[in-house]
Amino acid sequence: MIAPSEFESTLRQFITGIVMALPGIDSAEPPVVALESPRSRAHGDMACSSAMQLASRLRKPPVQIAQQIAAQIQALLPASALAGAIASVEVKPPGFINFFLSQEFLASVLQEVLKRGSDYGRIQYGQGKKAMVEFVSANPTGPLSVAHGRQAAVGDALASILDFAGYKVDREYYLNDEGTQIELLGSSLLVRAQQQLGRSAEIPENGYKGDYLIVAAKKWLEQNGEAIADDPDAQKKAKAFIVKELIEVIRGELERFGVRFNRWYPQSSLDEKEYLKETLELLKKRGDLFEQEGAWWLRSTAYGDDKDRVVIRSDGRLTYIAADIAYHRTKYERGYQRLVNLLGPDHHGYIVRLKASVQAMGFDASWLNVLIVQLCTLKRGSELIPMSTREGKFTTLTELMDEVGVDAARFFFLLRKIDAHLEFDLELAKKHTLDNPVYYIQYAHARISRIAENAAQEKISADQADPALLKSPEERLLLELMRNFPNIIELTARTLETYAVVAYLQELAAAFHKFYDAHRIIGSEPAVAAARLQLCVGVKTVLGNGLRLLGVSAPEKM
RNA sequence: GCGCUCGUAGCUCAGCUGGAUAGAGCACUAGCCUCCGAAGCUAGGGGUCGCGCGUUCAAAUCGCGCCGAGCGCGCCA
Repeated sequence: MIAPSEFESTLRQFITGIVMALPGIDSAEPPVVALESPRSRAHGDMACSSAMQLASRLRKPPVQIAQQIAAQIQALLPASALAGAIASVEVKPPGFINFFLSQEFLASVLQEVLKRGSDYGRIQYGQGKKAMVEFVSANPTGPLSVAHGRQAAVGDALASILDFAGYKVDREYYLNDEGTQIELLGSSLLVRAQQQLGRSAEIPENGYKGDYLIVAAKKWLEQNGEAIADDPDAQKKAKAFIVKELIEVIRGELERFGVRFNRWYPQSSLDEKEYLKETLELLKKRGDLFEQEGAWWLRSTAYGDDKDRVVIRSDGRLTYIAADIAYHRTKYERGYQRLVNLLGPDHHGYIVRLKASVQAMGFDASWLNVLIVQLCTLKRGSELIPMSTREGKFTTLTELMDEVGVDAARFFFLLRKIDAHLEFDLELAKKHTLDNPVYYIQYAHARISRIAENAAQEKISADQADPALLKSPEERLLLELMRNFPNIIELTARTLETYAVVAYLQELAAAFHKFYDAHRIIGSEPAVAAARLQLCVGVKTVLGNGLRLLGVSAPEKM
């Protein structure tokens, strides 16, 4: 019997061979054989639409072509590697060829799930290549917002999924610890400190007005003495203090959210060893950095940007792009072959620029995937909660975690396509009731745990079970869904769209609840009870694996 | 003005590289626990897939043009 993981590619090759041998097919233009999972199970477990695609080339009705192909499949199947895996083949108008998997093959899927356990679904797609997901990377100018939370949830899940798909993954946080915003932050703290000492001082325009700076100012004065406010280097010292302070705040928030980075990469370290300067020299040498009107520009228009971008200002100071270019050079030089960046929606113009700079340095820009994570709107019932970062009035990730918990927060952030606006309903996320989608999946997992407990008391063992007994539509559907899990991982690794995993888990949970309602484990005849228990254990394994990848807990009871 | 994202059921959204009667949850209606967790299951109503043209055997899906929503367009980051 063919291994479940080999099945689809083998079937595709098998059909391709048959199609190529059809009279009238030009081997110089090999047709691509399309396999799909039919929407309705009545159409089989797999379907092929090649006959319709070939209809105009062969000038024959699609059904006739499908029958021709199906006849060849029937003839060659017994001697092929797929023998035994496919139970039957049918042709249906307008020209589909539908395949029904055999009971034995589906049973072998369950064996595979149980054998591999927490590794079921792990695939070799990434071939061990180094991959990096850079995400959050928020300026350390305050607590993380809800928007950062969404990036954290998505980035962490993507990293886990890429790891599962066979990449060697690092999670990295690019730490913006210098530049205009950080200077502003430092002076804002200094002002707060002055105010603490009863002096009149005003937060600079565009400065940071959040209350957390008042708290930090008190701490700064307490730790260093009041004299530090009059130190000639007060501004510098204030800046260093607050950056360090806020990084720890952010690190703690992410830790609580269940996100750990392998590396925090400080922008300031790019200055060391003249790396930044050297990078700019490299660009000059390659001809994509040119001087005009006293400033140095990146010739990004050569790579599809609508205008060139200033890298070195006419006064000699560097723009943020300079540091970003150097930083991305390190990513390539550190040997990463798949780079994923998550950015907020205000950065989308930046994607072209970044890709241009990477190409200008001679790297392969296709290795770089920049994803825009859209904002999310919070609402409480029907009431929208407005958000504004600069004014210091915004809902923080911490407040969100306090209110709805980590599991619900992470799950809700993954619930939508990442480039679509997300409406986060706090009331819904808090509800421990049936309309909350988090609990639907977790409930299935917990329910199986209880069943397994009860079954053990009844002395039902899954060890010697015969999965061939799992013949009902509900049982078959569960087996077929389990078979598909590795495909979902591959799809997600390719498209970087986490929604597929969420949707898959919802589907698997739904299929389980239906099965549970239709069939009993305890109380059935012993052989059937054992087989069904084994099926339950398999479903629990896959649910657990999926939830783990999303960073959501899989509770034994709830 | 240019660019990006989006427009599918009353609401929130799926629909993967075009495919067989357009799906799910919520809300609404009616059922299912002397029985492994009812945080569950079953059934029902509800849609000109923003509009138009084009490509195709086949378009919610691809292309073009409108209409509408959101965001971005600094020698800021």
